[in-house]
Amino acid sequence: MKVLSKACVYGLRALIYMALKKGDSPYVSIGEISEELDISFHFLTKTFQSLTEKGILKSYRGPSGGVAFAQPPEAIFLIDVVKIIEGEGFFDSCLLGLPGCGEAAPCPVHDFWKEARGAMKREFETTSLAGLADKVSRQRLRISE
Amino acid sequence: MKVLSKACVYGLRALIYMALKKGDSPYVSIGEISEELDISFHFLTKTFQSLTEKGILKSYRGPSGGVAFAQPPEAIFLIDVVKIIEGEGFFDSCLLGLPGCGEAAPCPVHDFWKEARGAMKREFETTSLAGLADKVSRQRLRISE
DNA sequence: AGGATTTAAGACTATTTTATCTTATTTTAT
DNA sequence: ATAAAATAAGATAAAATAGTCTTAAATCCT
Repeated sequence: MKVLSKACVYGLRALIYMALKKGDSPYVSIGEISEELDISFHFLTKTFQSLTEKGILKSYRGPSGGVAFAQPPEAIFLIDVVKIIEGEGFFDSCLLGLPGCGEAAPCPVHDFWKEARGAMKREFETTSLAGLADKVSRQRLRISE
Repeated sequence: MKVLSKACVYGLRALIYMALKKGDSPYVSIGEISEELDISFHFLTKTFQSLTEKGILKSYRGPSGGVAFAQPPEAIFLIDVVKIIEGEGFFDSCLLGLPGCGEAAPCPVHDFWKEARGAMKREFETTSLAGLADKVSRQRLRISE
């Protein structure tokens, strides 16, 4: 069951890495992240560009440049990132792929799926990057293979 | 959010169609199903082949042949179909795509995702084709676009 | 000023998924 | 027997996703 695209998974891992890294400079180079997490540099760059456009990150070129959070990671929730990378309609899908599935013209599993994806949405709305980073450092979790 | 592949979605829609159709002969031709539900004939044929191999369906060639349930639709649950079409490990995925994610080496969202996919699995385990077909006919739901 | 470093942007390639097409094989009815 | 109806199987094509490469632009440092 593949729910999130590679771009999204890589983006989230990278953001957690950034949130985890409390250095003197807020800027972290994409090169460092891609090396540490073993993610294609150019692929990650492309993903980060959209996050920069949408105001999640800010970027700075040149030596010792990189990307940094444009908002504190406490205020960035998974849903913000997912919506940017996967698209706005991410939580409106029909499990059976019927276009326009909804209360008016539901599919046979609409009721269940509405609840299931709703739970997922709520979780994404309440989980911040800072919260995840905190969990990772406390419990020594991994964010790469 | 695309959870199920086209092959799986088409397969499920087609099976519901079959469960819905209480004709004199248990055999329904794939040609009819593909036409009624607007699904590529050959694509559906390929999907049905694996369901036949795994004992969900039985097939009969020749004029007035087709496919029929090898077990009563009351005894066929969504999970049976999904596991055949999507693969055995469908409910073991990691949301962040980390290989070997589990209790021993969990990812940061493992706890949540374990619960979410568990709920989905339970729903699939308890929903039969007959149950869905019944719901469709009672509530006049649609199974095609 | 000039070279090194880093993101930005877009073209290009590869892989996977989805869909179609073609040909064979099996079965039934006449 | 023969024709018709259906599945079986594999080659091929199209589309979506994932990943790579190249060039440009910005910034810093000496």
